[in-house]
Amino acid sequence: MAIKKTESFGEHLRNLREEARLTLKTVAEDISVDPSLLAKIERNERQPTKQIIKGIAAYFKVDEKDLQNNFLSDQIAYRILEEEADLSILKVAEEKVKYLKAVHDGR
Amino acid sequence: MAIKKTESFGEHLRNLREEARLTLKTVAEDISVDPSLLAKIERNERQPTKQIIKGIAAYFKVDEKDLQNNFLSDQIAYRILEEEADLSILKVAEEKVKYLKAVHDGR
DNA sequence: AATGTTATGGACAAAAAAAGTCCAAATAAG
DNA sequence: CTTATTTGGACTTTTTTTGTCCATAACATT
Repeated sequence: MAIKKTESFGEHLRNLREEARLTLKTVAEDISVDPSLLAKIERNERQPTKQIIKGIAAYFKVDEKDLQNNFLSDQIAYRILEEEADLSILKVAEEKVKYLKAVHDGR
Repeated sequence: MAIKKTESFGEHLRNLREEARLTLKTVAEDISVDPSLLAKIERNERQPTKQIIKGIAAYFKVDEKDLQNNFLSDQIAYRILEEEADLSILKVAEEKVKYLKAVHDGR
C-alpha cells in the first residue's frame, strides 16, 4: 500500500500499531522510546527522529524510506496549510530541486 | 517577473538590492535590521522573519506574498535535497493539502 | 463496582536550533 | 592609497523542540 493522503503520519503509525494489536507500552518499550513520547508522535504532537522512524519501520516491517517520505510529505503539507501558501509553490519547489540536482551532478 | 527557479531566495534579495544599486548598509538601516544579518540572509545563512520579508517587499515594491512564496519554495526544495527524498512526495503533499483544505471548509 | 490496563495530556527541565550582534579581516571601489 | 562595502567568525540570547514524569481519564475485565 502506498501513502494514504487522508491520514497524517501519526495516524499512519497508529494504524500500524493497532492493526498489529499492540499497545503503546509494548511498542514503545520494544523500540526504546518513552510510551508517552510515542503517543505524542501518534498524535502529531512530537516529531519522530530518524532513529525512531527507523525503529518503527524495522519493527513493523515497512520500508523505512517510505515512512520517511510519508513523514516529510506530511510536514510539507502542514507547512503550506499554516502559511496559507499557494499550492503552485510546490511546482516551483520541484523545479528548483530538479535544477539544483542537475547543477550538482551535471556541471 | 515570476519566481526564478535558478536562484535561491537570498540571491533573489541580493539581485533586488543590486539592481537598485544600494548597499547592504543602506537597505539594512532603512528596514531596521543589522547589516550583517541582512548579508547573512542574502547568503542564505539566516532565515528572514516574516517581518523582514514584509519590510523588504515594501522597500523594493515587490509583492509580499510572492516573496513569501519564493522563500517557502526555497525551503521546501532544500529540505528535499538534504533529505534526499523522492520528488514524488511533492505530489503526495499536494494531495494532502487539497484533502485537508476540503475537509476543513467542506465538512 | 472494583481493579487493572492503556491512553491522554499538562507541566516542566533540558537540549538543540536558530537568531541577532559585534567586530575584525578581506575585498572591492574610487 | 583610502574609504566603503561585504564577509564571516565568535559569541550571547532567544526561541523552539524534545523527552520525561506523573496525574487523570477512558476503557476493559472480571
